Amino acid sequence: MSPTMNNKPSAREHSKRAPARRAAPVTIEMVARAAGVSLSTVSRILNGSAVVSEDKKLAVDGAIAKLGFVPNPVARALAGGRTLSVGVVTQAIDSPFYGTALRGIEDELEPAGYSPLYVSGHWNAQGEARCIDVLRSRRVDGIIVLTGRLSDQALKACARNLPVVVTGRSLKAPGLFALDFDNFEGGRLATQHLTLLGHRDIAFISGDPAHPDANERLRGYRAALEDAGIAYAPALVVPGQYNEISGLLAVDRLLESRQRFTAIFAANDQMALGVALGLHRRSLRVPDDVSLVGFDDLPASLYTMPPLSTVHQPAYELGRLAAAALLQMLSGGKPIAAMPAPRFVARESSRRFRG
Amino acid sequence: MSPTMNNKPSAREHSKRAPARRAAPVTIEMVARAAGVSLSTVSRILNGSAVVSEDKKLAVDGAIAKLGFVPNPVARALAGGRTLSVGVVTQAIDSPFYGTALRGIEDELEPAGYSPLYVSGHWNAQGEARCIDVLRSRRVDGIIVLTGRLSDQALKACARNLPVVVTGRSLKAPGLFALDFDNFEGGRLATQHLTLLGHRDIAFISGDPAHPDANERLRGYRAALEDAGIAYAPALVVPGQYNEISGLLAVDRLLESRQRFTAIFAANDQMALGVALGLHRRSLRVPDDVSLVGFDDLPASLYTMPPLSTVHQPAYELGRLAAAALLQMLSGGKPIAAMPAPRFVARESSRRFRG
DNA sequence: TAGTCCTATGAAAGCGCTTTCATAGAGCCG
DNA sequence: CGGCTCTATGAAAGCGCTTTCATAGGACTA
Repeated sequence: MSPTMNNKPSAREHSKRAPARRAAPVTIEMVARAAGVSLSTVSRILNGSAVVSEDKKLAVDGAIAKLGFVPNPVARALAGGRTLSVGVVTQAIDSPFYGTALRGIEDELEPAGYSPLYVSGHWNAQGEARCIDVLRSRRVDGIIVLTGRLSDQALKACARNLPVVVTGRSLKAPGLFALDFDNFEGGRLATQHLTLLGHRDIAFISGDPAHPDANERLRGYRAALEDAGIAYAPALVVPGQYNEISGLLAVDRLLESRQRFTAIFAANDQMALGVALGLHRRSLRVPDDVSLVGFDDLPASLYTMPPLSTVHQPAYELGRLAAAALLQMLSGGKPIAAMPAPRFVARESSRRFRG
Repeated sequence: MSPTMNNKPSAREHSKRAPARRAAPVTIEMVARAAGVSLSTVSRILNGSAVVSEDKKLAVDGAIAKLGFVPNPVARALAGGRTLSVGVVTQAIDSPFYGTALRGIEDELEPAGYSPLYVSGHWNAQGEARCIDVLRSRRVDGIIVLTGRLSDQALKACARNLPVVVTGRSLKAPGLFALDFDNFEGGRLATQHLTLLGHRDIAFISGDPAHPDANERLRGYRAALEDAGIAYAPALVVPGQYNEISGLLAVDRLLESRQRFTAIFAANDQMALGVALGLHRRSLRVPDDVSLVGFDDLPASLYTMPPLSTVHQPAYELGRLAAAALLQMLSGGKPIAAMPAPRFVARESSRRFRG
């Protein structure tokens, strides 16, 4: 029997739920008495931490069911040192990209009896450091950091105390597992898509350079240009901040610079949205006048106008993999997961260049 | 001094953080010894639960700072019966609407030293019931239910044990506070906007009828029609499910029914997105051929093409208010918050009808 | 100044569980 | 069949904190 199987109270709690009783102070001691065994025996059965004779086990299981006993996780945590909860440091809980990842984490953790505790770093290292403090003070069993700004240094330090899974960077350290998406390849694919369509003047709206992702995507862009024999033009690269408004602003800058371009690669879908609006404001049509590609493949990108060509990033999978990896570390194993390779999804926002 | 002010460990923890020490088993006992007082005195100072002489207080504060002591919430919860965490039942953590509300909750809870514990009900009453079980087993101090499908009955039962704040319905019960948005008025405003623009054939894509919201919005639609002296045409009302794809499908149905319409009111923005795409597929332009309005005012609705006219629903405020109300109940008060009135935001997806 | 009533403080008893540690029996060997 | 090692079980000691409960003094009153 899996060691976590006993941590799922729901079934039992449901069974004896009819009379909507007031609070449920059923303790392990009451179970022990009802079953005619000692407290320790009940605990052992609960945790499968030692061999117990079949008849006692039966008696205890019966008592548990009859009383509707649910172990108190708080007491468990205090005595056992494990809280069965994992901390998740995210940047903004309402971000379309991270939200999906959180759902993946949740779905993976739930069957194992673990609960996620989300805290938002608000895009700055200081906020994240505070998050980690909160999580540690709450005694989480492990931490997942979704693409943070914390220094590698700080993460490694944290991993000395607690298993840590971090996404969005590759890093090796004891107690630390990194799950990285190939942003370089993603950037390359997106750009290549445009060059194959015959575009040669391709603007790039980059993400926040404080993000390692952003730089990788830029590198991919440059690599694809080089492959196509196109000279890199710094004037075609405009910085953005990974949000809609910065995409809009970037288009304005681009247009004002009088640089010629027939396609735009925005380093994420949110900025691509802003770009689309910015072009619309200037009466430029996507894809007729300008081809547009994004990065992330947000759920909403299927429904933009026109539907956005973009690099699919498996946010949900990312969450699941991160959680699964942490779970493995928690049970003493070495995680081996790896992210799937980037994949480009061509939709209607890009089309062949008609000189 | 507020009783919660002591629950914010960050400042102290940071101060003594340099050597990245391994785990931090600083207990209240060590503090007591260092300050030359008893354990109980330290606890009293920590909680402000009794008068303590000034000099001892100073000594203890000093010791706390020097040792970098952070109270262990797990032990606190076990001994004190309060976990300083509140459960939040949401439908889907990655929903654009609820995500924003969650951020509001988080922002309100954090300064009070409380942490949210999110669980997703996945749009069904059974899932939500399980969520509540999980939360109760985790011993949360209170629960916020964001627009659930749980029966009023079940909620009231839950409120007998734990303070509960529920949004999206009005309901009175001891230990229960409901925070309702005026969906009727919102629906009315959106429709009225269209009638004032001269539209008389206005289709309505309704939300999931299992949602009380959905029915209220429909009622608002009908009321506005009546005000404008327009007969209600059932054939112009098409059911949706509050997601993008159902909006797209609804447009198809509408078009196939050969019913004449010059404007569409979608009961939420996500469906409006689908509607926009559906119209585009049939080569109908928004707003030139069809005016479109939504409901919710998602952050992304500012960047749809064209920017969507919609009923602003203060999701962030909703979260904050719900959390604030719960906090008030937790400290023994009676919450008095109320949602702001609906407000229509006219953008570019709707325009005057040109017969 | 003796007697009374507070007030600040400390000792100790939990909170509900996990985990040694010790111990009766059971099973084995020579 | 005595002495040995195991095995299942129970007793008890925590985990780190809150909260009675009891008690020295100190501030009063008479």
